[in-house]
Amino acid sequence: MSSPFYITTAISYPNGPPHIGHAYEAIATDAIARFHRLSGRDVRFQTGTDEHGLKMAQTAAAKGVLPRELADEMSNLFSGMCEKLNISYDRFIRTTEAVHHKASQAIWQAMDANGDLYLDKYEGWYSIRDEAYYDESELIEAEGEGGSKEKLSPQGTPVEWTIEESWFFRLSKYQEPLLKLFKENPGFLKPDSRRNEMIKFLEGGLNDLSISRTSFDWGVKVPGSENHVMYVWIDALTNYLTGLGYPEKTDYYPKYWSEGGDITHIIGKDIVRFHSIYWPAFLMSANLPLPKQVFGHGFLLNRGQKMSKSVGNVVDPIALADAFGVDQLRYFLLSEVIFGKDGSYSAEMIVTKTNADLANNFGNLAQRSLSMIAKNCDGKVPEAGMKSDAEEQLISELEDCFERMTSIMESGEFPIHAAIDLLRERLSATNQYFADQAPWALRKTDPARADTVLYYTAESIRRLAIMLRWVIPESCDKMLDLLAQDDDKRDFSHLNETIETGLALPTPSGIFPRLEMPADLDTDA
RNA sequence: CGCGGGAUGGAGCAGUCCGGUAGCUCGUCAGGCUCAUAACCUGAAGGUCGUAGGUUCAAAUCCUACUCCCGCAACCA
Repeated sequence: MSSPFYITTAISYPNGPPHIGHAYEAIATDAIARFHRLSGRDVRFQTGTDEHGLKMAQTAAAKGVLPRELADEMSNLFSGMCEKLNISYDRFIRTTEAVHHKASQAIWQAMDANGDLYLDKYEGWYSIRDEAYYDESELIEAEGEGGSKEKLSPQGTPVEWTIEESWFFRLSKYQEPLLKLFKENPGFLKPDSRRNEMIKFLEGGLNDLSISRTSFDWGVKVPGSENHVMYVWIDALTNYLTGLGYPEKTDYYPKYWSEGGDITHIIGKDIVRFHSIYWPAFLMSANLPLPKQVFGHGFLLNRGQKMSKSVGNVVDPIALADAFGVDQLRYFLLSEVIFGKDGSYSAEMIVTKTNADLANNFGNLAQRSLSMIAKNCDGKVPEAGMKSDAEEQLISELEDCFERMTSIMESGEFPIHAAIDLLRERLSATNQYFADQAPWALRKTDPARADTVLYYTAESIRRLAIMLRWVIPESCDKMLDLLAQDDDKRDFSHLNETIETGLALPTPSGIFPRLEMPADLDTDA
């Protein structure tokens, strides 16, 4: 519980600008990181870009720029997206950093020292035009000239049997240790559907892995084999160590990794194999501790359809944030999409969901109650009289909500959407309380009682804003500003304190404007 | 027999692991309130939970078969 918590996103491959999927992963990971920080835990959060590999080199060549120039340009877009979306990372790593080359070479040497690397020949069907190897089963037969049969790549380009020198990793040696890892730690890979897939894959047997290339040079050089660059996944996965200072024994590396920090990797479902099989095998080989958990989230579908450049439905997350608001986008993605499953989004869905929950439910609750305080209580938090059953229930259910939210979020499943549902229920219940008590009517018959209702409504809003702060940080901070709460009183440890009578509040203003469905911004745009 | 996901009121989704009055949001209709961001509160209509069998006192939930949809099978989160 109190051990240091290290959480990472996958590093993004920046051969193009960020899309909504990158934003989703960053937002979800950020929310989890913020949740644990608010709980008082020592958290380190890392994200970044994975800049080596053939595709980067090809994309750069196609644009007529150096790979490094492309990497600089694109990486800036990714870090810019993080700033825009309030992603509270502690470290934005780039694999082109010198320290990262050093770390990758260090883990390589550690694996080599363990006898797990060897030089051999890599043979396969190679397409010069695609610069890629294909498995026999992927090839398609075609009629060549004169009716002769010839093999083509899935892209229809010619292939030839090619032999290339390559370093190999003895992945096969780790089949049993990995199976043991999966069997003994059901929480190692979540959700369970992914875990089952990987166990099945492991049981099918593992081949040694080709981990170097000589056909291009945009990568980390293999120590002692300068004409080889490392296979991008060796390089990419090592980023998680680099960002902590590995192989140096800095403050970060021991605390968050080598001395028992809780290490959590949040990744997309497409790269589960690399993180849950290759990565632990590399770490075992290098005699390093393993992550505690890998979580493979789902993909976002545009109106139920997969995004793709050819369909033209790829959406720029910055444009969405500009159109609807950063917190609106965060709230929508985190509450609507079940973490671990695929989810769907569209502009209409964002508008209806955020209007209903943020503008109508939360925003309006604050506006109607705080404006009464402004008008009737001289802008100061009124005095609370005796609690009636209604207030007892209101507050105890908020306390219960916090217990339940904490309990499910620490279960290892990260049911973010369910946690938000608990909060949404409380928002509705508070609106219901306010309507039932009708302080605007009490004002005329029993002013002290009206004050009590306003007091407990303000107190409820304070708690709700703190409890929602990991989801929509900026808006909750504005809400807490309206309640004149000090910056250092906004984490979970302050939930059970109560708002101070007589506290002067600023003039209330709307925090969640109602959104209109913009005519010009469709998600197909 | 390549792998996987899905099929629940008009729409989008929970619930399915550990069987027992089918829940949420949006939308619709009626009423209330007037403090508030045309918002808030109350109530109602609307589903034989893809199909066909089976197990059971009881199945959306377990088993079997089938139909349909969608992904994946490239380093695309």
